[in-house]
Amino acid sequence: MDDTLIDIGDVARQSGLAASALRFYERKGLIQAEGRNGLRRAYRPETLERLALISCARDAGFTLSEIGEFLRAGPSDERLRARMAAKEREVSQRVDQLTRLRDSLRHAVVCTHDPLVECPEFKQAVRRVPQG
Amino acid sequence: MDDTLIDIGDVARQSGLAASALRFYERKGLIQAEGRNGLRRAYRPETLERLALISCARDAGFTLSEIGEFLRAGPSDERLRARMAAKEREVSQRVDQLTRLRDSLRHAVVCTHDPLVECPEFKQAVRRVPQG
DNA sequence: CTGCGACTTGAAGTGCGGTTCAAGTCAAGG
DNA sequence: CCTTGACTTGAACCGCACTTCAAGTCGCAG
Repeated sequence: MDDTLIDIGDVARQSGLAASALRFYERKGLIQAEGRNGLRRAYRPETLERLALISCARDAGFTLSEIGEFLRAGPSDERLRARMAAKEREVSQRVDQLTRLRDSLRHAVVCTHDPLVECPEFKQAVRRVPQG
Repeated sequence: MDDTLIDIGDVARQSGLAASALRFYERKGLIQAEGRNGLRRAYRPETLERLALISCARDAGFTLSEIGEFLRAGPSDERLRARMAAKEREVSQRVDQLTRLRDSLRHAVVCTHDPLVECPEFKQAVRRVPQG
């Protein structure tokens, strides 16, 4: 019917996700197939973009159900806007912490302390984030 | 015997980790109790520092067994040094990606697109990281 | 029409990082 | 001495994010 649709196998290959993961995401309501080719799911090309977003968010520490909420949200959902603001602060903290960890790792590679973990410079990473 | 040792309950409270998590870490070889007070585990104060390091690394995406390896490593372990270098690159990429995601979230909070995920500015976050 | 191979389904299994449970043990206080 | 309460143990269970499995179905090539 619509030859611009992409077969699940191709979506899997292009997105780097397993077909089983795509079906799993469908059950969770994160994506949906536009049609079928026989039994085979066929997806709109935009789905690839959506999957990239999903992967990105999941890597960032969002759960799949959080991602689902975000995907379904319109601009008028104030509760969700607030949660995104909260998530932004969370991600900011994470960036700070990971930056310190990166610096510590960078040092660890050339450090001569024994054991490594006792190196005061390495310990910079561990400085507590003031958490509420 | 040594009244500078800290009871597991206090370590749990001070570290923010559950006592069950401490026992779990012990089974995994990440920490060990210095002694016992009856049956109760008693830890050296430095253990709190170690736990902070463990939490930090785990939050950063290290698995507990990776963390165990790092904790046991001396300065002469070249294989480990290489893995740390690799991890440093990994963490760097993550910092970049999270920074983009943070910016997107920051924008999302004030964005008027419907649905939010279609906003081109929001999509900045999704730019693919060149992965090997 | 017959294979073949890539898909389909629901259900069960996996690995991680713990938590929870039941039954038992200990130290201190009354 | 007896209770109380925080610990002890191993084993079972949990949620998440998938993967794997068995059995079945489809489209296409020969």
